[in-house]
Amino acid sequence: MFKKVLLVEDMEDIAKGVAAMLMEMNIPHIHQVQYCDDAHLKLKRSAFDNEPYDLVITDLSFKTDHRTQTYTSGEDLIEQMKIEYPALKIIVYSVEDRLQKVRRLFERHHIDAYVCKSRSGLKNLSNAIEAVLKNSTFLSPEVANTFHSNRDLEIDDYDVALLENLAHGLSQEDISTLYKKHDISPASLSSIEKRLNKLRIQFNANNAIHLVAIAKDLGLI
Amino acid sequence: MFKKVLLVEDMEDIAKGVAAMLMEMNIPHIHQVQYCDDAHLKLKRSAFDNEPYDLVITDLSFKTDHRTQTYTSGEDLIEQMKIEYPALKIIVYSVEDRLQKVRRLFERHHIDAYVCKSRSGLKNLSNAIEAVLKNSTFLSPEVANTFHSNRDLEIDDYDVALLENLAHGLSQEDISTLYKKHDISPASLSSIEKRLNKLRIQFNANNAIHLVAIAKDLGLI
DNA sequence: TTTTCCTTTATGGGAAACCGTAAAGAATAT
DNA sequence: ATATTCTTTACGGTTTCCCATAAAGGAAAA
Repeated sequence: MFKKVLLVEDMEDIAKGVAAMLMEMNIPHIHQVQYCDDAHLKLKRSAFDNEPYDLVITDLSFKTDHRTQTYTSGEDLIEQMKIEYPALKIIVYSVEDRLQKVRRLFERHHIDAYVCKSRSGLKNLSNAIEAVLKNSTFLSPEVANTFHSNRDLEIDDYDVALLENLAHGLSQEDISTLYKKHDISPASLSSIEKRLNKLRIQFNANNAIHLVAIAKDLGLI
Repeated sequence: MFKKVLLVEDMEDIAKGVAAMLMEMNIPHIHQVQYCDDAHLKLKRSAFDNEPYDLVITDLSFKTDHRTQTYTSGEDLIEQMKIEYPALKIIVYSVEDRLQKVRRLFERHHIDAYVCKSRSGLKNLSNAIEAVLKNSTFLSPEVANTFHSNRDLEIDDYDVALLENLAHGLSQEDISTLYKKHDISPASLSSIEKRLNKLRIQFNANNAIHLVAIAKDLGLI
């Protein structure tokens, strides 16, 4: 289990709850701060003392008050932490459920887990800690569906129509012309190419022929 | 009428029915075997005794059992028979209704008749025997349509393999390289293009994608 | 408002497909 | 053997596809 954990959370009550859970998980050293800058300082100090943290659990948004902060958001802090301590595990615990944001945290900042504050938030957080301990990643079910599986991997009606048009013998330029006439967007040849490229990657297809063949095998068209 | 007929059929009940019909047609010598190898032996022996068979009626597929066979399929047997006894008449009596296969039997092995096992199979078989007796050929109505009609419009194994390779994502140049390596002819890019062009015309396809989609719809690949 | 991010469109270059024509080979007929 | 026909191969030109990059537009965030 983790030995030293830093909790970055400005809401007292939430912090208390999380801390209690961490204690139940037999984590010996649990520290808590309410400001990003404090977190940064604590990390710096502990690294200097050669007693580094091995896990940070942080919120994303912090209410601003009289104290001016260098790091005003959890994301800023995360970015800095990943630069200074690449090995440090980071779990984000936030109410934010915009998939775009969550995805960016994983892809750009390489966080280890994302847990939504919700009814079962603490339980998810516990699972997240277990996962991260095993060098795995964790994603709250509230946002899991649209991130790991679908979203970018989602095949929508536009995609299917595109594949069908291809299967019916239209060239990509034909399709572009057709879409412009029928005000279907996106209609440009470039966009159509881009979309087909995405589909090829998703289906591991070498070319458009292969792609259509796969789509037919899958019953997609 | 034929004097000496060999029936190669491993299903007892079917063999019985056919034999009964042959007797009704006043064929004096009717012999029956259940294995291709036995058929081969009987032919050899009767030729040696100068009492050759003048007609063989054979199935295509035989269930395998403990006895290992030199000729495992009707097609193997037919090929050998035609080499050793070119004058011997051969009627195939099988459930196989894949046009591809039937066509090959006529074109490659020059069988004299093909009868599908079906409701009216025995009746067709009777007609087939009459036809073959007059040095004509006979083809079961179930498969007659695609054969007699357009020889040039035929799709052969090469075509199907070509379409399959396309559907699996190979470029025409990939296929050319592959065929050269495996000594499959024709292998040149130009020939492959030409063949695909023929297929596009036959299937009214605008391009290769369309062609593969149609082939999939038809169950050709 | 300005900034930032994301989607759509535009552009250019190289690969592959498409198309016609012609030469070389192979098989058959004369 | 020569001629004829069919198949296979070769080659050049045009279109379409594939891929990277960048500009333009729109929506959301700061």
